[in-house]
Amino acid sequence: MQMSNTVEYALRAVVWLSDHADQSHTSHSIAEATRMPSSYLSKILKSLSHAGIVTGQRGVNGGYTLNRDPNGLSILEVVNAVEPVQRIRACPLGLENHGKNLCNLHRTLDDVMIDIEKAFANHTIGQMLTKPNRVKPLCGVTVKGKKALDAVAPQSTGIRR
Amino acid sequence: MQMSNTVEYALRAVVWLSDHADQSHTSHSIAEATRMPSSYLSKILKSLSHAGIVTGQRGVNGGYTLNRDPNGLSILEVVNAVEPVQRIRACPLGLENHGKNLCNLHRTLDDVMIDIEKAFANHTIGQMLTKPNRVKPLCGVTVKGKKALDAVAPQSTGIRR
DNA sequence: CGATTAATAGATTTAAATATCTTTTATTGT
DNA sequence: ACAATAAAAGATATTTAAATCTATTAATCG
Repeated sequence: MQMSNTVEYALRAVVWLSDHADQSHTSHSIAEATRMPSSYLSKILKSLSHAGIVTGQRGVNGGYTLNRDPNGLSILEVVNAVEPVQRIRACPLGLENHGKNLCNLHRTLDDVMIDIEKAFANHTIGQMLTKPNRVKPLCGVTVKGKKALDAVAPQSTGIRR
Repeated sequence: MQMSNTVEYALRAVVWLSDHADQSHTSHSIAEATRMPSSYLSKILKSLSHAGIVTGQRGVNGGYTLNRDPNGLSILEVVNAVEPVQRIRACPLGLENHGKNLCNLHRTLDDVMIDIEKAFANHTIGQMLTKPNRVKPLCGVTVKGKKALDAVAPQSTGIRR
């Protein structure tokens, strides 16, 4: 059980956009800054755009900008935009013999899913942004030497295994 | 974000074994009873066996039996046996510039993983077993007409949103 | 307008998870 | 001892998710 790549990428992008909200950023520049596959990111940004979390502007000087107040934007919303939390609403075995009531097992598993939803809902993007006395999100990452942040260890994006 | 197939299967198998603990069951019979691919189940049972949750006995009259008290066996233990909950312990970007401290984003995501662990840990297999006034787990499922189950107490705790 | 930029859409490829199959080893009953 | 049973181990195949690529549309600037 692990956080999917897609969710990780989506959150990195949203956090980056939130922390650099002064201007719009192309999917390519976001990908470079946050060290993730550019073309996959553009797919993710599409989903985020559909969900109204970011807005994409085409053409020269275009790019993506955050379309929400980070303080009112929960992680859950980002997760649901790219990979919705699946509640268990009907018996996976397809047994119909007790109508809409789930059996103990699946009722319990759905309760776990509710807890997972809550866990995601409990945090906002705003809480993760750069603040004094906190470790900066995605810190060390720079776009084309714009900001010379702390000497980055070159690295393998290697999330997953 | 959804419960993986593997986890679902593992839990079905453990619940079934707990609810039919009077004898051992072959992986094939468990698969038939709980409606899942038999050969994949045998792989899952191997993992559960390694984790000490079930014990496998070879040969005639062999099969699998539960090796634990269902009331002391959490869902988390079953999940961890087949697909461990992955905590985030180092920066996925591989940035080393702030040592072992995760940035706000990954610190938060790890907090979510901790909550997910807790959600799984909060339930035991025992709680899901057949009991009066509760919907029987995997009910309706029969092995070769051995038991004509169902006629289950319809409940409807009316909860859930 | 025409050239350039960059998002949007969706087809294709690659990699990982899921599922199946084959072989080997342990156990039991006759 | 031998035949039958069933787990254990692991190789192979299939399916799904992850990642990449190609084309199209919208916007901006000279």
